[in-house]
Amino acid sequence: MNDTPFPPQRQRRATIKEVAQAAGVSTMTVSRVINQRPDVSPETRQQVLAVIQQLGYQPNSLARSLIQRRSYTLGVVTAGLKYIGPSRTLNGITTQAEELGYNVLLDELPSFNTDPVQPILDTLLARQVDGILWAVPEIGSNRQWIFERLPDLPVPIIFLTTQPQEGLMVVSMDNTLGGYLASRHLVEQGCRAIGHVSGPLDWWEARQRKSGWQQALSEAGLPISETASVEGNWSSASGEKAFRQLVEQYPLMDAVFVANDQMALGALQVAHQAGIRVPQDLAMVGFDNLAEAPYFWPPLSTVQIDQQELGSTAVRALVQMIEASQLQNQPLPSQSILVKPELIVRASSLRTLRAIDNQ
Amino acid sequence: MNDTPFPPQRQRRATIKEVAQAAGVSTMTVSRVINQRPDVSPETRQQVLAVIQQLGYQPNSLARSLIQRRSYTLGVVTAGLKYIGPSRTLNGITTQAEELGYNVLLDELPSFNTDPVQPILDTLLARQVDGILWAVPEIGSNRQWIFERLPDLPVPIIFLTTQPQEGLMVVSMDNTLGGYLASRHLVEQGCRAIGHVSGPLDWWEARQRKSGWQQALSEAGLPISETASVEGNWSSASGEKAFRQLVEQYPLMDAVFVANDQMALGALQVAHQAGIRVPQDLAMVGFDNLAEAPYFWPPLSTVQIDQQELGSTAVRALVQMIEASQLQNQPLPSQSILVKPELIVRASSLRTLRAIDNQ
DNA sequence: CTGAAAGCGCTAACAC
DNA sequence: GTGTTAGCGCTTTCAG
Repeated sequence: MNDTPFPPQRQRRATIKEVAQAAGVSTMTVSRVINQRPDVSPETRQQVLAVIQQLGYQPNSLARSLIQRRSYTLGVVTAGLKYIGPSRTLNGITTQAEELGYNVLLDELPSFNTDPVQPILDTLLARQVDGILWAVPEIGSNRQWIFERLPDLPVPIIFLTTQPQEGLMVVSMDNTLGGYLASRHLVEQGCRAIGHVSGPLDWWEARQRKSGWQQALSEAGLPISETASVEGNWSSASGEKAFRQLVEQYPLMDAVFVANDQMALGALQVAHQAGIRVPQDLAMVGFDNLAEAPYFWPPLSTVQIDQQELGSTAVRALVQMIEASQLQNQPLPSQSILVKPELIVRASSLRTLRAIDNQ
Repeated sequence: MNDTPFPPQRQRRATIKEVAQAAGVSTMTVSRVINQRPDVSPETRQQVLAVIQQLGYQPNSLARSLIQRRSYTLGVVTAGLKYIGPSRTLNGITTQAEELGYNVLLDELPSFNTDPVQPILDTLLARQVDGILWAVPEIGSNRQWIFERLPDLPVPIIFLTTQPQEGLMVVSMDNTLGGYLASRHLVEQGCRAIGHVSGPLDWWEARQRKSGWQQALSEAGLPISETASVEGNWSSASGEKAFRQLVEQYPLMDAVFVANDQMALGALQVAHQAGIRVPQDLAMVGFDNLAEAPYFWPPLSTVQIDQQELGSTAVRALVQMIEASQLQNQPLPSQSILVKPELIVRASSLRTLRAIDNQ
């Protein structure tokens, strides 16, 4: 027991009524002042502002939202925040939302595959969010609910990392392009037997990346054998296991496109242990451009995806939809946005033995 | 232009009044039903529930919070979500909040050092959050505002990653212990010249980790020279640079405690290039236990900190404070919680050449 | 330029 | 069990 009471005596929040009384005006006048309306005389305004200052008055957003039917709040649904990808996206979301004057009500699903989503949507809607940002990757059938629920949603909703489709507003990374860029680069390095460690194929993104790999091989006239790819689950452990299997079942392999950097790290470790020199014996390209990738050994070539940009783009689009729908105008047509990835070349894929780029 | 209008015609949200009319009862009865009060006849309840179902009625939380003076919302302030640490903590926060029936209003500071914080607090308070969770690490003077603002905060607040102090509710990791465990382990491995790559020393956590290192050396009777430590900024690039400098200014060094795994990764790369064998020539321990750490080369010994646990502990404590203060009871005394870290030993610090632990 | 009245959607407090 | 009245804190509408 200590004698300092904690928490300290709570201050009651002042109301607009109290401000009005203290300033000797009506609540309407105070309201005009806090809303920066022009139709208040300078003296009255000063007077009111002084009282507000003195009382530490802060308008109650709840009451405001209630009457204005506008909460300036975005409902953001995410999953897997313990991984760096989703959190980088969230970073872009919060930053952009803040800039546009919106608050973020965050909901993290317990798993990527959470079902049903009904209660989550309901909670968000009950809180009167102005729009919803669904930032959970498309996996298996976790988009099934959309066509059931979408028609009667009272607010705009936008989907991240989703197969673009009619009637849906989607912002996604062009994963196919990413897989293609990585694999074409390997072709250009003179590799002719290019394997693939894919992500879990119930993930839409994993399928896209794999299809980019297939495209690049086809284009180069290289055969795509069944044994040239193995499925992982994004983790380094799975990358280790998958790569080990790949080496075994595809002994001719002289390059590999690994669907994310974490799995590539696992693969690199197998290579070390097995005495496979990277890139001399085997060239490797990853995906994601983790902050750590330049410091892998050797530094890892990879595909850069700007997840923050993805998040902020989605927020901008959502806010546009919200504002359009508030104006009673014809709402925006559905329109998908595909963000382009970029190839980053480092030592792990350079067959021509040049000085290793450490940065 | 396509002819499917998007978004589809918005459904107006039904109100309690409409439900009441449709069910032929008063709004009060509907209110009783949705609040699961016992004093409604079974028939009436059924009747009302049917109408609710049919109309897809969802009570408006804003209106509810307004009258109940309770929003069941936690204001969470964070920073640096693009880094894995803060997002793992956030993961723990959202999960625990959900479980306890609270929503999360998220605010990410543009930088760790953002100042002033006044507007952020005001926004949260305007939205009538029931409590605030300040999940920004203590850096430089970014806690200065506390004693100015704390006394008149109308809701409980809890601080993460903060120097425990009288009058403040704090949940932190025991960083000193972590640094101590790492360094003592190196001593036990027979190392006698143990260097340190610290984090930026304006971070409280960095100072704590360094002081743990000092403690372990003192305890072992080893001298702590000025040249035995260099400051980094948490990034791999800074780790590379700092370690390079350390090797130069402290040539006798046979072990190093690096204040996080990312910097350790940079240091490992320098070691590779310089032909310093880890752990034979130099033992290394990191801090954080990144998911990637077991796949570094060699696998990195490190200090595990459970950041999710940190977040969920803070939420539990905050909700307790909220509930205590609602009961008009004597509020809880300030009381700090220190979460313990754990040493994880892998190949990078094992001088006795055993089989390398790849898992 | 300022204020009075009404009401956003809901529930506390009381009646019956 | 159920309804009535009042009001949470604010803004809309309209009057002056």
